[in-house]
Amino acid sequence: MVTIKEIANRLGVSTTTVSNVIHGKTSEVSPATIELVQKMLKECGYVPNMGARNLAQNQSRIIGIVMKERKGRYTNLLSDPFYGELVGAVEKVIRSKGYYLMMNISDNMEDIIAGAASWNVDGVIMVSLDYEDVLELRKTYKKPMVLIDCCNCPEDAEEINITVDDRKGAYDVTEYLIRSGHKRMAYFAYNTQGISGVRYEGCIRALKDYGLPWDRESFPVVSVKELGLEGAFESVCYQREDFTAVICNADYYAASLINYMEDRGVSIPEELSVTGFDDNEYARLIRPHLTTVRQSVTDKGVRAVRILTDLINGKEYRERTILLPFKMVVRDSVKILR
Amino acid sequence: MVTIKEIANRLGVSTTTVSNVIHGKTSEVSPATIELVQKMLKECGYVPNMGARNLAQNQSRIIGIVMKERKGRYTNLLSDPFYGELVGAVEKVIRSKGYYLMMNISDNMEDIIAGAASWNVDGVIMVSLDYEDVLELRKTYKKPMVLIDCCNCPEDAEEINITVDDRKGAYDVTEYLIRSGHKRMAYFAYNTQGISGVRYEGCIRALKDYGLPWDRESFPVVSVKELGLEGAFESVCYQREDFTAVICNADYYAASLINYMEDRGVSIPEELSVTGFDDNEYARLIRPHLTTVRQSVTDKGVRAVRILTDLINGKEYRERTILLPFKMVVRDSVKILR
DNA sequence: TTGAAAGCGCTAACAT
DNA sequence: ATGTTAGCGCTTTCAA
Repeated sequence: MVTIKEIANRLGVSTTTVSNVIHGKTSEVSPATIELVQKMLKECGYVPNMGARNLAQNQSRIIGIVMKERKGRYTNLLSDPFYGELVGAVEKVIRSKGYYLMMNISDNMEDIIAGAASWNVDGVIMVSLDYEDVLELRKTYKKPMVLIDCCNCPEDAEEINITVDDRKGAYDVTEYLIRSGHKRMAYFAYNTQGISGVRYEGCIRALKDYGLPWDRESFPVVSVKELGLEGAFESVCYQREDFTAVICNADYYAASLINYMEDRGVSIPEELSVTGFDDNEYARLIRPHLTTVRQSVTDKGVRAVRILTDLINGKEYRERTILLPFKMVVRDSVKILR
Repeated sequence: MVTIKEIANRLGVSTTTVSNVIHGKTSEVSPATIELVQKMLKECGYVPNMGARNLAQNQSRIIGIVMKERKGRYTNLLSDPFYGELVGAVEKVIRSKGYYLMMNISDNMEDIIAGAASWNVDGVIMVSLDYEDVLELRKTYKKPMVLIDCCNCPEDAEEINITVDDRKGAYDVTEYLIRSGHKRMAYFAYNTQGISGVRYEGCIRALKDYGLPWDRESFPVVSVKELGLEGAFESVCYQREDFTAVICNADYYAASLINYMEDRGVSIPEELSVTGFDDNEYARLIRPHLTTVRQSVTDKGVRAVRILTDLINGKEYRERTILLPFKMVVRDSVKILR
């Protein structure tokens, strides 16, 4: 690995000159030398040593993306199409802006904090974290942060939060179900915290608005965290007489549930209606095709990076919450009862 | 961010001493000072500055994973469950070994090479790249590299290649189909290069062994690269009379194809048999459930990281190719013709 | 057992 | 327009 010093020596110029050429400070150096230096740079295949550059400039060109591992759904967060798509989208934009991605998937905040500090990361994207975790990082980390789907982010938070109006999305699905004649439903989710909780509230609100009962008895929650995935499916199967529709918190759950029921001879949507959330590949592949709420995961990622790099470059943003649009997609997994 | 120097100053000791304590060189410093320093370290929340450490030690604790974007299948590589699962698994092991992951998804080798050099990455994992690309990186990058699914990696290559016996896997599926009474099949893949090509060969060999015709006419290739995904599906639909089974190069293709056909009233497997590759979530969700070839993507990732870190620590490996097991999984997407 | 000091590659303030 | 130099935070050799 050739260094600036070497280049300078070979040419009999100073390191400053070489550095200036590298950084395109054309006003500082004569056209002739620029030419010369550039040629030598290319010839020697010079690449900057990021460690050294960062040390000198006190910035790293690294953007961190942190995700908190949740047990029980997947063994591996990135197998979840949501996170896979998100990270892929983020990586692409980060690269195109000349930054590098450092990924941190962990359930250990200390790890995450140490990582951000150690690498002197220029900015951080936090995905689906509780605001308490954000605050914990904030104690030591002072550079720009953008949140994605932070469900309990206060209005006056310092960080910008990018999300969709999940409450409204859930409201709309529930409303659609009610208008289709369903009166008794169940809510299927990992738990009722975070985003799942927000959506749960949306469902409840719709039930209330339409004068339907909404207590835990009448609108039961099937929790994957409590029962495990298999257990949750069983539970739905078992209580099946109690409701006519299941609102699932993710397409993956919905598709798996449909699969499970069909395998046991329960036909969907004739005997049970099912809805999802996200509108990813699963929604289109499952049969019957899934009625669900579409959100653009890629958009979330792209927006997050754009805003973050803007912030890094000193731009100011007024709005604290960016609400991306969602759209109900009606397919074939809901039976029209009237 | 507190530095070693500061810690040293506060305690009235030298930076050497602090550094020694940090690195656990207990033989170099008295128990009393160790105690003292450790307390102060904790109190100040010291974290090392990686940039500086790397500069001083000429190593980075970063492991790079490089993947080459292929157009046409997904807009975003990580939406592919294969890559998602792989990266997730790799990240987890890397972290557990005290390294950091830097991801590079690009179709531009120059980018990739510059990245590895700039960050002075300690080791690189290359996923599904042609060996020519590996060699190109090798020209400038001299540290350990491990390959995953490098399909044209020579026996005597310097790098270790981790893969499954794809030729055999494809052979087995084809054989299964033949034994189930199928005589005319088609091959559905992105193209016939790389892994897809190897599998194609496996199919051909089985056809030959069983005395069936194997030319392009008798065993047509449906190429997603040429026709696009939709076009490829259409093409299968259109030529449907010419074969009784389609061997797909990925579960995603198989599941999507089944979906497409069923949507058009072609019932699977009665009117057309379909097989996949990978055995991921899609295989279990699609109806009929997919007969496919299982491989453990997570294993691939885990092995790659283990070997790479061993290599980084100077361990030697004899074998150049690690062949992971695969397993045919028979489900319901193939019709038994006799 | 402890410390002083050089140096890793680069940048930037300050001469010239 | 070009060069000198200090310093970023850390490791490591060598001396005390």
